[in-house]
Amino acid sequence: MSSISRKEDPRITRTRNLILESFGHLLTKKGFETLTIQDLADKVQINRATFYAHFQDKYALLDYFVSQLFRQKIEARTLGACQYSPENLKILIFAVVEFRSQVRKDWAHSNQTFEALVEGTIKKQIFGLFMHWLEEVKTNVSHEISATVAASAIYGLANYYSRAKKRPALEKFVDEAFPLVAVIWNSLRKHGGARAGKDILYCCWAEANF
Amino acid sequence: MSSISRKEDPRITRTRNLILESFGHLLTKKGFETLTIQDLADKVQINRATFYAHFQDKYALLDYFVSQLFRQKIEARTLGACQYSPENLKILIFAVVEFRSQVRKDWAHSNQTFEALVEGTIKKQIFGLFMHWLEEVKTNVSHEISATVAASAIYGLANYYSRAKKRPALEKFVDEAFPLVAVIWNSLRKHGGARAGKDILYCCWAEANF
DNA sequence: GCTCCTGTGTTGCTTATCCAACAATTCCTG
DNA sequence: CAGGAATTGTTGGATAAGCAACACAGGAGC
Repeated sequence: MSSISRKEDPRITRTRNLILESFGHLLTKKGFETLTIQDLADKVQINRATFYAHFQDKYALLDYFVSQLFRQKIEARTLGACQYSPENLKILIFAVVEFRSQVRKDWAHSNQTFEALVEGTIKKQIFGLFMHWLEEVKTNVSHEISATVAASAIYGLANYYSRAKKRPALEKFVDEAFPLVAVIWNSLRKHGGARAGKDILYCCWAEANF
Repeated sequence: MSSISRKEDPRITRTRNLILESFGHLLTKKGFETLTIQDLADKVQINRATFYAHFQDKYALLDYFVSQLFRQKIEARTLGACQYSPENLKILIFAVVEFRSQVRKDWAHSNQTFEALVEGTIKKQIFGLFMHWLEEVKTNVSHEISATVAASAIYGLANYYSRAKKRPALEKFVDEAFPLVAVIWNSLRKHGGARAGKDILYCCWAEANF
């Protein structure tokens, strides 16, 4: 919520970026479970205590890492678009499906609990984005419920696709699935509200929460 | 001389390495003269004051940078050999000639004073290596004079080669020039001394002086 | 049970880096 | 040539990162 944050101490961003970078490497090499904070600190060449100054634990780091990855994926495609539109919804679905498949491919060491963690993080992100889209819209059901349904539906699709034996092209799959999600949105939307300050709002979603 | 230095604070080595890396890039992009400490600090993403905590000024940095580059070139070829041998002398000449040519090629922004600075640094390095080779050897002339002559001779060769209109292959040139330098060495050497601890001595040359 | 061992968080103190401000040059331009 | 702008080094006080030490929790082996 601290939207007007004075610029960060460069030491902080540097260290955090180094942590993220090394974490990504270790994730593909060793897997999340066997990865140790000391391993990470060694690779980053920081003190273990410094890690704890940035993240509460492994799990907080994973959450942040996955969130960043996902947001980058979204932002690279939406180019600053900030409110709901059919295109943006399609882009969102596309991103989630692609992301889910990449997780299966890149992080081969995944296990049950790891995937659950990733799932939770991504759903939180989708939830957050939907909440933002709904911010100035009146609906006949609670925003939170709507966003929860949407997040589950989209992630479910992604999960299905990533497991499927014979997969159609990603674009084809998304085109086919899109109407099923769009209809949810359309059903809960009663009438649109003001659109003022949309770019600022989008930035809030993209940059807030850590 | 502080041979047994306890391990360095990781922040120091990290910062110094980042400085060296960015300096290398800026050197090829902007050239030494027009390059500003602020430019460098921006690129490295450190505070300007931090730079001055590491180096006295631009010139000290250049000296250190060139020294490091040159030493790496030598060490990559001598593989830990630490005292004089004809092969090592030939390697040294080769390295200097190659280095000098690379300077002309990579740092196109070079000017008179810049090249003089580089020349000084490299000569200092050759001088230091010769002094080390001579450490346990008795000669009929002062070590410093011998080392100075050798440094000038070798750098002169390198300068000549890098300017030459039509250059023979580097190996050919070095083979041709080598005896002219070797004869200097042979003339000043009266009789070899003890060879004990040679590896340690070599390390001193390679890692001392900053 | 017990001990050994590895990994986790935390803490107090030290040190490197940050930052804003400063005076002193040097550079540029009218 | 004057005077504004940019660059250079330097300083004091604030803050992030380093380090060693600690207590604690689980697991492995006996």
